[in-house]
Amino acid sequence: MTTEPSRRRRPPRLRDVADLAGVSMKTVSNVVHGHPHVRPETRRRVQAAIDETGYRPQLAAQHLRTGSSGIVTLAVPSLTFGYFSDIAQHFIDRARELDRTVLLHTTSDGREQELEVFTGFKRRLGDGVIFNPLLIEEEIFSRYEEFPQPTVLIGEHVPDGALPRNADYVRIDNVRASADATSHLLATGRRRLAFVGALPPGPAPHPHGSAALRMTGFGQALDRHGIDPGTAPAPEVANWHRTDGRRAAHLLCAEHPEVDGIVCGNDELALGVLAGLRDRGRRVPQEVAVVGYDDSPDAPFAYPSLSSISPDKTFIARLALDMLAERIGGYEGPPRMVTAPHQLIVRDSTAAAD
Amino acid sequence: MTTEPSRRRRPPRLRDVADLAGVSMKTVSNVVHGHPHVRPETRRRVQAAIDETGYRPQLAAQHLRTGSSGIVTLAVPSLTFGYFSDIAQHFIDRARELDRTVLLHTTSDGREQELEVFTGFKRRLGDGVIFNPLLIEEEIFSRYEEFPQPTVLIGEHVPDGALPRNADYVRIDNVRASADATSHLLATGRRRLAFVGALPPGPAPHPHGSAALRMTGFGQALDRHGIDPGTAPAPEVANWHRTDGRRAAHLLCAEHPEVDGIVCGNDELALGVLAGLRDRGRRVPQEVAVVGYDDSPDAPFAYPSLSSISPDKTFIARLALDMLAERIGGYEGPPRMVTAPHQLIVRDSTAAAD
DNA sequence: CGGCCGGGTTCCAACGTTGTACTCAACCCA
DNA sequence: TGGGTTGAGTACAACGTTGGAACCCGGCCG
Repeated sequence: MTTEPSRRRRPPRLRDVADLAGVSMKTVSNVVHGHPHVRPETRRRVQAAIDETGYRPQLAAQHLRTGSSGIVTLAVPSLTFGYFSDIAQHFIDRARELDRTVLLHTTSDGREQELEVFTGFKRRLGDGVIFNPLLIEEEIFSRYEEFPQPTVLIGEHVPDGALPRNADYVRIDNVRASADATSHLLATGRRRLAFVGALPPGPAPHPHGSAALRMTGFGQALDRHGIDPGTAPAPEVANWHRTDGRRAAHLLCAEHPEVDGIVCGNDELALGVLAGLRDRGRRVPQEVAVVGYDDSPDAPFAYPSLSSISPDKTFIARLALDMLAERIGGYEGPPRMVTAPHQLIVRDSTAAAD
Repeated sequence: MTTEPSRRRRPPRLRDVADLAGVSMKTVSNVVHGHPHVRPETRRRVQAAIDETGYRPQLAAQHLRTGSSGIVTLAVPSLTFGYFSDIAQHFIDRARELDRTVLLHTTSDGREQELEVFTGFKRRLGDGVIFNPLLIEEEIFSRYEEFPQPTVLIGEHVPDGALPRNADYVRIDNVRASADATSHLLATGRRRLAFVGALPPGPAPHPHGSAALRMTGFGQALDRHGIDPGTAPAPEVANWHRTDGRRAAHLLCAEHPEVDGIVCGNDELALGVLAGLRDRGRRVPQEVAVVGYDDSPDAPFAYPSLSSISPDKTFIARLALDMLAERIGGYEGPPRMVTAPHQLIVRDSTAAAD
């Protein structure tokens, strides 16, 4: 509103506004916060002074005084995965509705970064945290019965022990979802299935805990149809990016040309697989069907459009943030565990072979 | 490191650590900050006390005392665009290297949100801001000669007036880049070009200021080749998402079947256009060539792989953040304006027609 | 007409941290 | 031996805000 840029070096404080309006600091504070017991006339005068000085409260001081900042930390592995950037946007939107601000971190660099997020960093900041522990889940469950800050975990296991008293858990049933995807391929008549997404075993667990679970689901579904999971090819991939999928597809074409259906660990891999099959002249879905996981925004625009497991991102973001907000707001009840719904979106890549 | 969860309601303060170690608060502070003049023995004792209590400094207090928080605000239109989530990740990475934290905002909801980011929100927070004003650029340039906080703008115009004294500008030469893309199509022999990305005129300017500029570049290139830009079809799109591109492609096929090259406002549109052409049985690149803009991570995996203008995101993120860090660190020099480099990545979608 | 009530406001302290000024001891060279 | 320097540590105030106690004043009831 002010047209004249402040010439002062330091931004205006409550004090400055108070002096200008001829009232006490507290009265200004009351006006700022819409406290009811202020005479209209006073309110008007104070508001004018606020406008004139361009005053805005300083969060640091409020935070120090009141003990809460309105900031929530969100940590995802990496925004370069469409799934995570998508879900991050959902979180940001919901946070705005709740009048909170999102501090975004990415943890793809591993254990250290996860621990950092979990413990609240070198510095204490933000009122709580939402994140998906990929590497440190075991560790933190066994170590704490109360987490260092209000926490909502997004995870894939049913945790073994009890949840810490100040945490909630949004669970995504990877095993079941992946089995659904696999059953779908079986239902369309494919029998020689492969799984793309297995990770090389290593001393350090890999940043994609989902890999094992999704593969388990794949195996379970085969089992249920009387197929020995041990016979299904599952080429190892170094990571879960498109390139890895493409490479895996090339490999499958060379070593297992009989494969007629591919279940992928995520959509990125699946898109890479589609490209790889194209490179080798294999037709999808006529010769090979492909199903992904995440329902990333690319899926409907792939060629052919990609069938995929679609976790309900809006649900996840909304629920996680709401539960965290309740914790921050003082909710002291028992830890909650909710399983997020998912559905299989069928598109062209798994149409019945003709 | 501590195995026993803190039972105290309030987190440990400097004071608690100091008492436990039998030194003054300031000495603890010195240890925390690696101040040199502390006896090794004392340092050890203090460190032990820190470990035992699980102390972490509280950012709010540090911020209040020192006037800086180590947080920078980054605002992008929306993470659902691959380009922006990609660039956001670059920012986050660079910020970590500089030991800063990113507060992420999205401004796709328009003017209000942009103003909010620009002025520093309802609350003053963060040491500075990086963002791309789409709607309010004019407004803020005419209004301020000094911005309310250290600011780095990412933009597309050469601003008319002088830059405010405490801002820097990273410029992306949309006109030139778009002309490059267009010239490329012309060089491969296409003559009946169309532009997909024009926005409906409206009283309120639209969230994609780039639209006009990229279209201008398109026109300039045509002009240089002796083609009247007025004759080139440019169907309007409601937004810059894939769906809009698909719809535009359908329209072009129906009304301008002679078109043999399409320049798109961004990759999302281009991917939609590829899908739309596929829907109508038009072959790319044999019958129609398509070029995008942004070099989103999808481009190389599209079918056919998509040629695209690739702005140097690493350069942009690094430079913008470094300049902001300098400003925050006290740099008082004149405003700087840097043009970010771009290149055209040629892939299958613009291979010469055979 | 005095005491009470409560709306409107002021005053004060405290949140946790760090910069400045200060103290005290040990050490060094003239 | 003494003045000055350096190293190690302490005490205190201040950053901007808000909750609570205290205060003032006009109106109402007894």
